[in-house]
Amino acid sequence: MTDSAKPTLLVIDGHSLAYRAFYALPVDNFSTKDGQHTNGIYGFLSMLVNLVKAEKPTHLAVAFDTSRESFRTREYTEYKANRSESPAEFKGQIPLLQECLGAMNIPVLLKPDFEADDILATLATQGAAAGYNVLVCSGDRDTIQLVNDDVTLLYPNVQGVSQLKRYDREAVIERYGVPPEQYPDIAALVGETSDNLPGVPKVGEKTAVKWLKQYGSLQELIDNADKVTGVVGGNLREHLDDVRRNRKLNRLLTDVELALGPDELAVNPIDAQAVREIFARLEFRALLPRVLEATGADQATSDAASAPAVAMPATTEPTGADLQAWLEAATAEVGLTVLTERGLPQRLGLATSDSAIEAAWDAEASAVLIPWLVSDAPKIMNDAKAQVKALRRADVVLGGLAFDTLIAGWLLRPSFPDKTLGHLVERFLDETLPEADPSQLVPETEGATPGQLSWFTVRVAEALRADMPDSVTTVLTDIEVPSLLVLADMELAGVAVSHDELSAFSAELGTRADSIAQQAFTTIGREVNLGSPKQLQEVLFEDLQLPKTRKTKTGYSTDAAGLADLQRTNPHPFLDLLLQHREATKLRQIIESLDTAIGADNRIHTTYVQTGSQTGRLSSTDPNLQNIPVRNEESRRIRAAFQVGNGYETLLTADYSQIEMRIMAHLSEDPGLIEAFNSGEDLHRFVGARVFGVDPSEVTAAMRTKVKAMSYGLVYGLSAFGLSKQLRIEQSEAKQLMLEYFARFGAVRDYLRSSVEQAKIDGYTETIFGRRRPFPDLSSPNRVLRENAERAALNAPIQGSAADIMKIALFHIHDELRAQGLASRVLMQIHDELVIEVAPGEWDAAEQIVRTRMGDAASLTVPLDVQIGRGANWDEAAH
DNA sequence: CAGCACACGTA
DNA sequence: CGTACGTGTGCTGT
Repeated sequence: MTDSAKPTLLVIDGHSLAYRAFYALPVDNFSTKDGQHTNGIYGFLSMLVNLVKAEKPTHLAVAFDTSRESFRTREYTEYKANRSESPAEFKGQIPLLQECLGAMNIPVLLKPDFEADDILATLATQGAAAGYNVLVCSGDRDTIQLVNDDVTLLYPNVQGVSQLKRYDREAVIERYGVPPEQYPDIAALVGETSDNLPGVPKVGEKTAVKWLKQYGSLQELIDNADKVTGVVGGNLREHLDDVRRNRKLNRLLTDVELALGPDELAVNPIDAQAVREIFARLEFRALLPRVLEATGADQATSDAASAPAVAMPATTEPTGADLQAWLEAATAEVGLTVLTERGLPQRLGLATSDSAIEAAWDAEASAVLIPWLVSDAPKIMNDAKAQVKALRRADVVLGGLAFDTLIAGWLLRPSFPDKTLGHLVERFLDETLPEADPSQLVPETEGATPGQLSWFTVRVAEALRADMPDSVTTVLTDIEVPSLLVLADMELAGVAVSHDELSAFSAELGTRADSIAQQAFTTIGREVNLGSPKQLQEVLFEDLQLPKTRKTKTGYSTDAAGLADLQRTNPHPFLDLLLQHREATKLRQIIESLDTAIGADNRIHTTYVQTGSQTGRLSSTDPNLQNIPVRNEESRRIRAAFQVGNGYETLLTADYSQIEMRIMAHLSEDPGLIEAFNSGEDLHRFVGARVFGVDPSEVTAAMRTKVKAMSYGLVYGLSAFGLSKQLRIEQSEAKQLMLEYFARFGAVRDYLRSSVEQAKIDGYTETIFGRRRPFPDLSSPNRVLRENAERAALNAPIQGSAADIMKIALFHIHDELRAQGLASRVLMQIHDELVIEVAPGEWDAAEQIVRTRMGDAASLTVPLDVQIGRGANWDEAAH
């Protein structure tokens, strides 16, 4: 009988329940795009949510085995020895499940040398003694012995974990015919095949119960074994040692020393943000709301919002001399928030760690604020770029920017999805930023004022600084913040794009696409949506009976590479028309998106997302100007529509040639590669000559293609398999090519190997300038995850160093153009290329600045080569 | 209507 | 079974 006034302690055997879930749910339906299986985790958490909702435990813990070894295996080496290795698909799931539980603030209990059931037994015993209703949830029958008036067992039925059967004292007696404390006696007699504990031959549950009833206890039975009649009696006498051993081993320990006792297992609010993150990683979606609901986290967050851990200062609104006085008193860094309206400043919030003020952006206040804003007085902002732009539109050039919390958070953890100050407040302060509910006309909770936002920003910065290694702080101060100010200018400047040229091209492509579609329909005798992979699969693999291509999640691939392969082996007019249609519609789509992005000033203003990559690169959105087609003649018409703007003379493009291979040469110190770059010879020709043992003049186009693919592939962690596929050569030939390559450029291989090894030790990689990227998966037991992490870790220092170098060059160029009073300006950055708009008469000066600043942005053991082009449009300016 | 899968553009 | 991105389309599930 449960007493509702008592607290409820729920203790769960994590391993056994997750294992049950693993077999109950189809493994194929539960895996991430990285190949991590998640069915056991999902099933366990799903069961847990149901359990929490139904039982409403006040105290909760999950216990795990630490390994297969325990005091039992030492006592009896055969114990569980028949258990086969758990499937590879299951193994990696336990650590991830423990991570989930961590995020949910549910204690995970482990004790080396003991099994999870011993932990459950100990907690159940302590809990019952301390006045709890105890619920034990386990898939191991041995836990039946724990049931008593205070302890109930929840046992999964054969179907899996969705149904749990409740065993209280009565239910055990009904099912097994003996009280719970006698169940181990039955088990000892019968034996437990799954634990490799043989019992008495021919004795099953029925006989065991009969004997126990007859003799009263196992001890009595053993003492009177000679009185037991029949064949089974003989068997019993022969196996008495087994029975004694079984009974010894199946007794659960109730006095394991644990780090936490029942009273310390009180249910805590979950870390909603952490749960979101890990669920995102595991690609769980439906589960999140269920978890939040069951744990009351959706409620908890709004409660926390009204009660931050540290009291917010009230925001005052000083004016005139008072405002002046506040600014003069704030000698330390000041948090700054510029509230904007349609891209212009509206209100400003300023704060130190104990004071917050705000001011409307009007003539009176700005007269006092502008000198402070443009001064070197140090300022801390969150996601400063948009605010810097707003100020600049008001002709205020912000000075003294010392710290950007959003960028700092990203530098510390580039993989985290933090996008707002609210996220940072949760993660780094463990508090909740008050936010008005936008769905309510009159929100119940008030959002933070700009002054309070600045106050939070200052405090988040303080927390971030404490976590930031020096090298990361240097990257923030010396690379990211200066870049931010330049990116703001670039976005404001935009790039002139001709609507007329784009729309003419778009119309042409539209007509062409329609005509191609009609022809394609004729060849197959029906009309389908050529943009639908699903319908295309029907046409290709059912109607036309073409051989199957690469498998995808939903069927077979219809991508360009696959279609080209099909065309080679099974030529069909439809295939070629489809490819042409794809090309025309894709181009048209890119053109349309660019066209709609052209502003009233005839220019496109992209947004560079400074925190948009894990490596340090920028990304570009709305629209993305970093993926404008270039690889074929026709598509370059799009680039031709990017033109020099009014008041300017020409476009200058500048790009680093082979910057990643140069960084590879620098980092690996490979003498051959260094010589290649110092020789002035074409890189791939030089490498080809070495690899194939010929004179550079004898390197054929085919040889050059091969070493080029090899060189680039190295930077990405390419395998012989991948190389053979890329070059359409035999895997053996690819392997041979790699061997020859490394025979000549061995230091490259050594560097790549050692850099991954170092990353495994450190847990992160580092660029030349100290930018870090953590790689927790390098130590994952899951091979797919681990090998993916290894390739990414191999690439990160190279791609990241290139990104660092380009950012340094970018702001050096910008700053020097300004310093020399030139009007020429940087418009675009495409990873290793810059596009600059040159004002009349400034070509020579601008070219000089660009060449010099890109060339000396970093001092490597090989020179940084810069290619410059000039033209009235982007296509012409390409060299 | 949101989110997924696919396909494809760039460095 | 090669890294890093963003976007548009079709389609499915809420």
